Amino acid sequence: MADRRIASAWQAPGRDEPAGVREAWARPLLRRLGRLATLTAEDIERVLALGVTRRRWPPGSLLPVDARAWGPHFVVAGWACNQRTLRDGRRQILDFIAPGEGFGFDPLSERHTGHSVVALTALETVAAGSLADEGPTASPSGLDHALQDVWFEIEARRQDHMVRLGQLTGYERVAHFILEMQRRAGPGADGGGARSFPLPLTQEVMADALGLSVVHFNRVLRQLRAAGLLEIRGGMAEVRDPAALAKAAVLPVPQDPVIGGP
Amino acid sequence: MADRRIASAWQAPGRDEPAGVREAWARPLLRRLGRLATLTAEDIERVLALGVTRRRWPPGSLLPVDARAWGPHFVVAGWACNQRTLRDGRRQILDFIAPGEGFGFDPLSERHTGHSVVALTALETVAAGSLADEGPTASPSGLDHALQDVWFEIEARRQDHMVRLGQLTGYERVAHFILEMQRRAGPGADGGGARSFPLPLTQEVMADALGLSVVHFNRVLRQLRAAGLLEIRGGMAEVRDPAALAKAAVLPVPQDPVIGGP
DNA sequence: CGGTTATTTGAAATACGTCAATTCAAGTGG
DNA sequence: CCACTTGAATTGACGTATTTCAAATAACCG
Repeated sequence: MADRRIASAWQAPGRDEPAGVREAWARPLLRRLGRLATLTAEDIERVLALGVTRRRWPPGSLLPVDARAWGPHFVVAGWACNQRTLRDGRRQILDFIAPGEGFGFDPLSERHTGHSVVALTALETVAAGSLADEGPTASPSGLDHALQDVWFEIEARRQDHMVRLGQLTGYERVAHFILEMQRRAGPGADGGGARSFPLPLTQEVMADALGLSVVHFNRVLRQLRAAGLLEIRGGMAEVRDPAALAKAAVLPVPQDPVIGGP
Repeated sequence: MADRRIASAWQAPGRDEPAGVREAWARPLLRRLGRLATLTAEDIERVLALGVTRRRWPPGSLLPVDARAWGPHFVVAGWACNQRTLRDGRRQILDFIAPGEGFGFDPLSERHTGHSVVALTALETVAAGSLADEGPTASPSGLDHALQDVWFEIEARRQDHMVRLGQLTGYERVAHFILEMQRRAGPGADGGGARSFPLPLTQEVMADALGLSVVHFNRVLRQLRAAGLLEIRGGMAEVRDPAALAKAAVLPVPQDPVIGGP
């Protein structure tokens, strides 16, 4: 459903594959974890061991996510999202899950809230249970640190998302969102955010995440394109003017704790 | 600043105080935890032991919240909120912290995100570290279960908030918000949500939480009042028509996991 | 009582949503 | 290779929700 025009982009092999790893499915995951900490050979083994739980899902699948029964997972290929559905059909996408990212680490779900995890493209997952269950080790390895950081990132992103939805205009929202996606896509050749990166999401999906109608999202996109800030075509996003885009995204201001306010 | 007209309401003594507890400050906290699980005498002792860390904050204080340095806390009196501030002064309130509720359990903060915890009224806190640090006990007590549930609640509320901000109209948002606050205020005399409960928040603060301008929030409030759904005056909220209010709040729809979507 | 802060209201501007139609890209079967 | 289908992207016209600016009350506090 959501993967006609855009099916090829995200499958394109990256250039900076972790060397020496035969298992192709593990590469996006290892790349992402490796960005957060240095992984030991043993860490890599622990990740590769997850392969036995690998599972495929067609696009549109609703993944079963009772936190207690199913536990944490990683997406190793394709994109998914957390979402909540309302009676009248409206839905809010809470966050996206890109290849190499995880879901089910937090106590979301609970059937009655309308929450669900949905496959936005063809999907492959592995269970992360065997990593998370081990809990804080006596001597935390790089992998443990990476998992902790993943957790922090998810939390920070959720805050970002609330700020977007509550305070930013449509124009600002899209700019802010694209910058987040660029950061998530990983560093480019120059070390900074990649100028161009895969974004295999339909406008409808992105609009549902940003709390905008598809029509309005499209119009905002046109504005941003006309202003030369970015380009989205064929499942790829291209940041054309990073500085202007960051300015449009109205980033938060740092704040020192002060005893006794104004 | 935010506590002129509304300073008296939240201080009013509740009727259903936990009996046999001399320490007045601990009552709201014990009441809330007691709603989630049955506390043993030992559990109550563990909570009372937190009293040594009790601390007061004037309204408007920015509380220091570097997750690692300061750790989790409970608010034992007054109201606070988590918020993010933007460069141009806009702020998004991420969630409220009522008497007996906690903050700092999650890895929020990180100075550069603009996140902060703010005292909305005069505030009293205790450090929860000694409870949380003990980690999962061999035989988890009622208190441990309660802490787990607190965690779940916070997560679920954050989802609710995103749905409000992203999908609901102003009218729906306010209705949805009031119902959440009613639930948080605890059961009334009849066991259901209390018809009337303390809500010592200014319209400006609530508007900042709901992503609405104060002016519009006020107008929506007028509509809801005119429709006979609710009343807010002098730091108290009164739900006049629970059924109609729930209908206006467009609650989420339950969803069974389905392998292979439509 | 005077000063301050919250609430309330009006009028005008604008951002955003809805409805409806068209274009475009990609696949499918002949 | 070309009609034909389908889902996504795009655009126009119009209505409505929400914001902004400005001002007037109303509640609280010392």
